[in-house]
Amino acid sequence: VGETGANRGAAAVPQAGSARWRVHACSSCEARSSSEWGALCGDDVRVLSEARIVHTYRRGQAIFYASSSCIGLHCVQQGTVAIRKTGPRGDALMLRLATRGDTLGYRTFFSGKPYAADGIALTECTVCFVPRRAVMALLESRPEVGMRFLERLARDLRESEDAQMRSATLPLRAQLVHLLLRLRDDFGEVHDDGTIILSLPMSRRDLASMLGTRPETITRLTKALEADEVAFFKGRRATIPDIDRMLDEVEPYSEA
Amino acid sequence: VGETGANRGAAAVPQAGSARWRVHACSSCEARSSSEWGALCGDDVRVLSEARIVHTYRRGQAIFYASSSCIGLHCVQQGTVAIRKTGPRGDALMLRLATRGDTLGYRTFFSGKPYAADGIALTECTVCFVPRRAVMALLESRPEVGMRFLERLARDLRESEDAQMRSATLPLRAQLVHLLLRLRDDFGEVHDDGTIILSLPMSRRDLASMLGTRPETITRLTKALEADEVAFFKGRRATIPDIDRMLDEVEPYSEA
DNA sequence: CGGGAGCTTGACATTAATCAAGATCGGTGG
DNA sequence: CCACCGATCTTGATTAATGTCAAGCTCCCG
Repeated sequence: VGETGANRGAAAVPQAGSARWRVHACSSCEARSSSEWGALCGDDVRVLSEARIVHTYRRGQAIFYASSSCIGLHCVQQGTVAIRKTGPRGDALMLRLATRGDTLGYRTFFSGKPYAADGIALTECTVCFVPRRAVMALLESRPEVGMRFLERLARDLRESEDAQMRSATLPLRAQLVHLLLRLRDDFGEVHDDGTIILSLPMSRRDLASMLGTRPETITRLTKALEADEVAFFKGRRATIPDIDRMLDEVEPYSEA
Repeated sequence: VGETGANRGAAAVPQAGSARWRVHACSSCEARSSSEWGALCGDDVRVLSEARIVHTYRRGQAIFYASSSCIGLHCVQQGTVAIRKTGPRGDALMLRLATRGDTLGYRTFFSGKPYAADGIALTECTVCFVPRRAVMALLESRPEVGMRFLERLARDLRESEDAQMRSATLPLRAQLVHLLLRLRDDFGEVHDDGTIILSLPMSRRDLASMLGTRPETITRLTKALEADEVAFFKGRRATIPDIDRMLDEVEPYSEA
């Protein structure tokens, strides 16, 4: 897990020379079109492409640290990044995951304050860094980009409030099922017979912290789900034989 | 508490004629300068002033309903508004309060989706409504307004994540103290001898729902705080004899 | 093959939810 | 002004859920 602890407190600013593999231009980046940068066209894409700095991170490396200053945006081109917030007493909460196509750090960027969370690569990652100056220039030349970010932030906020509601009203078991269902989009694989395999990118500890609980509780919940044949767990792999069983778990709490 | 239940499901669109009192123009509105509209000047303020519709709400009236569509922004000029989200099974969470100078509904506005929460007047309120068209026009002529909203959303998101962290790690007692300390800004009054009087704008039920707990628990916590002479409660009035006592309550959970 | 982090398991303690009365408050109408 | 009413709040007994602690296990990694 390596250099996670190194150069603590300073922003991890990727240098141009540190890109380890040649990657394609932004114009041909599939991750871009589905992101906030999808609003760009023609020349603007070239501007973006020339300004960005591609960087590769190994498992466990930090893309940015809490309390360091934010000097641009990151775009995840490949891999999975964990956004973790460390509490006063060392307890870390996993706030969310970022995967291919996600822009990273925009909350901090627009707030003008230092990062409030760490961004750690959970897998090998390819991430493009777009310096502040370039972001501002693009925002000015393409107001739609700003609108996209407004939409994005508004959506995030709604999701955050939904999560708040869930944690206030749902039993942990239902919350876990809900989380697994959400992870399905990014980490699920459907087999021919309909069973779903989830390859979870994170540890039990992270799983627990995403629900604001302890690893022991997660273990107990997974055992309970296995006992009820809702899902089966082996290491970081979850097998869901019947999606309807999962949906039934949360159904009592959705609508009416 | 009147017409709360009336015309459910339709956006509460204030009519121009429904303003009950003549109010000053936006140019002289103190609430504006501290809001996102503070970036406007000269002509733009006039545009805003002519487009907005002033409306007065009585205690308990809805300013907007969840699932109705968002056709503009609201600015609170006077009074307090509760933003409540109702869960699937009737349980309502109070998400936040809006007071003088707060813009209301911007999350929904930028998300392009229907409201996800209700906005209910807790006191008599004066609220200006700015139609979508005017907002968009101002966003276009004054990019800074967009930036201000980006900042605002980014800040909200950070606060929401802080809240998530608190609810995951702090004991309820500390969470309650923290909430009271935050309410101090808008609803506190400092006496000569240093004691602070909080005039809470909401019921115990709302207080409970802000922490994701039950009214009974709030009662027990307030009793415990009284027993420890940290704060005293009578109805919707809280008396804090010594602010340091309050700070001591949360201190063990802040930093190191 | 060894070491260590992460995971599992069980016993136990603690917290907060639930349920059910009773008390109090605030507004209303006599 | 007072009596009444419903809603809200309080209180206590009980139960359920989750946290805590400690020990042993497993799996991954070197």
